[in-house]
Amino acid sequence: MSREQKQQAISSIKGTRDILPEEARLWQMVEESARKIFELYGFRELRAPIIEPTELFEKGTGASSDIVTKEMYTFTDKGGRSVTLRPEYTPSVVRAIIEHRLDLQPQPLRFYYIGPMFRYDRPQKGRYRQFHQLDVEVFGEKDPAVDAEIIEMAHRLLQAVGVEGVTILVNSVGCPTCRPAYGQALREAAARVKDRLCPDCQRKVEINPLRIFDCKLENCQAAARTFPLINDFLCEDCREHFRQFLIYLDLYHLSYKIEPTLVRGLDYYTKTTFELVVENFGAQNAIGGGGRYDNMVKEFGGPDLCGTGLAIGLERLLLVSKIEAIPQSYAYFAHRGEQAKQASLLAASYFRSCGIPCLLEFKERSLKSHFSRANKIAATWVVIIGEDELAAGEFQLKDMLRSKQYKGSLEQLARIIIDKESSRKSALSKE
RNA sequence: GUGAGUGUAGCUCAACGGUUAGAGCACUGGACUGUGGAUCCAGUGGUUGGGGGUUCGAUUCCCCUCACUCACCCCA
Repeated sequence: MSREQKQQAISSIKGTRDILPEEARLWQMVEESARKIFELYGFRELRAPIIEPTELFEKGTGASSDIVTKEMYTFTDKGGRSVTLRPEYTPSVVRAIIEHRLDLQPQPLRFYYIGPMFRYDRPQKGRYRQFHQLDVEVFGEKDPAVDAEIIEMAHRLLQAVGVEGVTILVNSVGCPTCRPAYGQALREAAARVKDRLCPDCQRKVEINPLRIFDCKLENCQAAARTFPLINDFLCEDCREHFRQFLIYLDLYHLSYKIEPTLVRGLDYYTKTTFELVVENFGAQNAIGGGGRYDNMVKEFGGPDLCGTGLAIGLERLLLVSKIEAIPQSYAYFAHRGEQAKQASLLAASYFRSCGIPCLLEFKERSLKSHFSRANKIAATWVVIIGEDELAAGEFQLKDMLRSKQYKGSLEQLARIIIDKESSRKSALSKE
């Protein structure tokens, strides 16, 4: 590229990136197994718009949350409305339920979605401004068994894409009945030791004392050990819900860690919260998380419908997954001369109608150069159409992986490809 | 938003402040005109992220800026 070209070149916006074909193949594979698994659990896809009224997130995600106060892509559209690129998905589903009276359908309701979210963060490993989430939500199911089932489903997905070393962190954050008392007690305890805390944590005393638990400094940790824990403040209802939730996790033989300080940054959670974290993954080690939000639908003016859900970060999932792309199998056409080129067009058309992927290139090449090209682009089959073949009315087919060559009509060659491919596929799935 | 590190060819990396900034891989072509992966040869590709300064001279030193990376923060 010349200097002028370089200066004129437009590059992608900070925190966004192109997913090129090689990587997109992996995305397709993960998305496919996610869809399959979600549908195994009775979830159906619900696609909501990427752009929503700003107030949806101010009310839903929470006006005091970091996401809303400093991370949203918000702007005014030509009609003077304040609109926002969604930073998360749950409020959109809640809006859709109320808007379309989905609560009048037989409950519980199970929805899933895969798509981009937007948060104006400083980009980092596993953190982008446009990132993608797998999201599932259940409405109208109070039973803590469903909280456990969602985690079991997430676990299944992680296994399917080869993620290892995942820890399940769980907690209960209580409900509007019991949480205020805990917040009060925590704030008082923090205030008592305020002068022993680092400047950072001194600020947290007022804003969010729970965050003091996360400080790495020894002094702050020592102080935090004297703080009360939420478990001792849960009301009867929340305590029982949490107890049963753990029983169901045990039933699935899922090992988990109770993390009394796990709060999560969204304001709407009640009772169950959980997070999936991976080892050796730096600061962005949470690949998924979620919990219960029993009051959100009601707070939006909808029916009294409880909810519980899960979100998994696709970028982070891919960073830790061990899946490998299965190379696409396809036929390449080695043609010589105009007549052969035309015959190739027809042959490829016929192969495609048989369901065989074909790659046709039109440049005139020597046969050797055709093979060299086929090898470079990893074609699995080469169909040879030259003068001899045209004269004989019989074509040649080379299996590039096994270096075996066949001769016959197009129908015969298509049959050979279909047979060999199906035996190759069944061999792969047996592994 | 705060702090630190790194920016040289498409990729991975060289070049003491001093000739025309090099190599491997990749790409294109040839040796090789009907059978791929190898080898050999040649070619394309840079104004060293951008701007300013110091200097006879800057890829190298200084400042600003942008991008990337990592950490804080927050979260997926």
